[in-house]
Amino acid sequence: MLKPKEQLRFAVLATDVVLFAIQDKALKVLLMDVHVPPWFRHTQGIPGGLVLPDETTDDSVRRHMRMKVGIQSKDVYAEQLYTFSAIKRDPRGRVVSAGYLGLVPPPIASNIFLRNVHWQDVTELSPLAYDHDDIIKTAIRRLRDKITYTTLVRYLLTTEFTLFDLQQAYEIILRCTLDKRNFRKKMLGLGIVKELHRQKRGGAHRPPSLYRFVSKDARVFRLI
Amino acid sequence: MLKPKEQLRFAVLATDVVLFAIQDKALKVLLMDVHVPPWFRHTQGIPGGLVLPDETTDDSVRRHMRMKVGIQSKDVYAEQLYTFSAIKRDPRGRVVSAGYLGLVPPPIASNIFLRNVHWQDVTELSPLAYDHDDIIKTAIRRLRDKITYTTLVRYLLTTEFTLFDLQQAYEIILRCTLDKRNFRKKMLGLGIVKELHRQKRGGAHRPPSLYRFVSKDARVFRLI
DNA sequence: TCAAAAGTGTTCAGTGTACACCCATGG
DNA sequence: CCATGGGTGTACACTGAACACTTTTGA
Repeated sequence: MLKPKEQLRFAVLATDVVLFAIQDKALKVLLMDVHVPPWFRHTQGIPGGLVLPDETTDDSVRRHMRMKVGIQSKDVYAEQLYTFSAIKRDPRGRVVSAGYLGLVPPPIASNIFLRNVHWQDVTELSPLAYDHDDIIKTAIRRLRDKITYTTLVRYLLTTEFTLFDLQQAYEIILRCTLDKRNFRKKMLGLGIVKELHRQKRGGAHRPPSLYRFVSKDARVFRLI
Repeated sequence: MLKPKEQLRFAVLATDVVLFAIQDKALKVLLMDVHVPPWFRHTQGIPGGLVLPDETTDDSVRRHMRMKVGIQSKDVYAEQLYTFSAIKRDPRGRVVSAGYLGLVPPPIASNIFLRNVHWQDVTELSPLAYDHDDIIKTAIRRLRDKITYTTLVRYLLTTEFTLFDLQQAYEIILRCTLDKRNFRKKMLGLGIVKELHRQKRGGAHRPPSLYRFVSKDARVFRLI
């Protein structure tokens, strides 16, 4: 074990999570109020906090999700994003942060009713505390990339969804429009979703079929 | 600034680098001797070390490359891989490590003549110190993935190379064989390499044309 | 019965894949 | 002059992209 004197020479480790959800046909990030005078007054940032000595970064993320946002780890998908180590990223001292990308399905997302927390449209972000703008930018880039070769969108949808829900999720995240017929052909052809032979009733007009993802995560595209 | 007493509660931060090079038609990793009794005796591991208070993880990697392996940062490509935080990964105490993926071109790789360092074929790895087996496994996976949609191989080649050198690099890393004609068509068609209209003389038999990468890095494939 | 969203097929262009022979040089 | 690695082209299958109308339901 390193001597205490030596430990003083190093950075403190934290985790920060960019939590995404789809709400009102927009991609949103979860922001929390940040008020740390004299450095930050009435601004906002993403949830996060220190890593304890007996925690992995994954553990730390789960704990902060539970304690600060009130969501259980079984209700969030989280994966490591990038480790941010700019020397002045935290004005209070040297803090290196393992950034995480988190995805929350709509029913969980809309069940968060804390006063100091809200879902913010990613197209309407104002400058945030620390380097959280950078972290979010990195997370958006990663999310956009990764939904194109994995079935990561699944974590932004309810377990049962319509193909149009799925298509809209892609359209919202990629900021593009997709052809309905080609999109269905692709999803069905890849065999990543299966029809449940049940309809979503209750809306006006013709009721759409419900689908489910066949397996958990997994890549789907061939390379070289 | 956090009080010293608080700092004691946290992990120490380090960096570790998986350095790859192609040598003798094989993908190799740079290993260093590790002798840290009573935990590790005459075993091996990848280079790395602590992150100083005034360093980013990138800085730390550059410093350890210079000091422990004797290579300048201009001669290595390095990118962050993953942050490893298993609690017992270092038996001496709590050390969280930002793992990096490093790529070294052949002339630099074969200029490393330190006694405690050697290039090890990735197919012939014996168990290593710490969690370095995990880190290497993660790095190999990342390298394999990433060369298929970026021009990352460039950092494993000399600036001027033959198309067959390039093809072999892919074959070695992906552990597959590729069709010569299709491979050339693809590389030329994507416009990522340009012919120099000069030959590599000196070998027996017909001298091959030399090529260069057109630009620095950049993705090349379309998604969804 | 009508408004609104759900659902469905075909054609065409471009890319990936399989495959075998001639070429240029050094020894 | 010959052994060796360098270099080239074509045919076919498959995938991605463009595109418009019919169906089903609730109101």
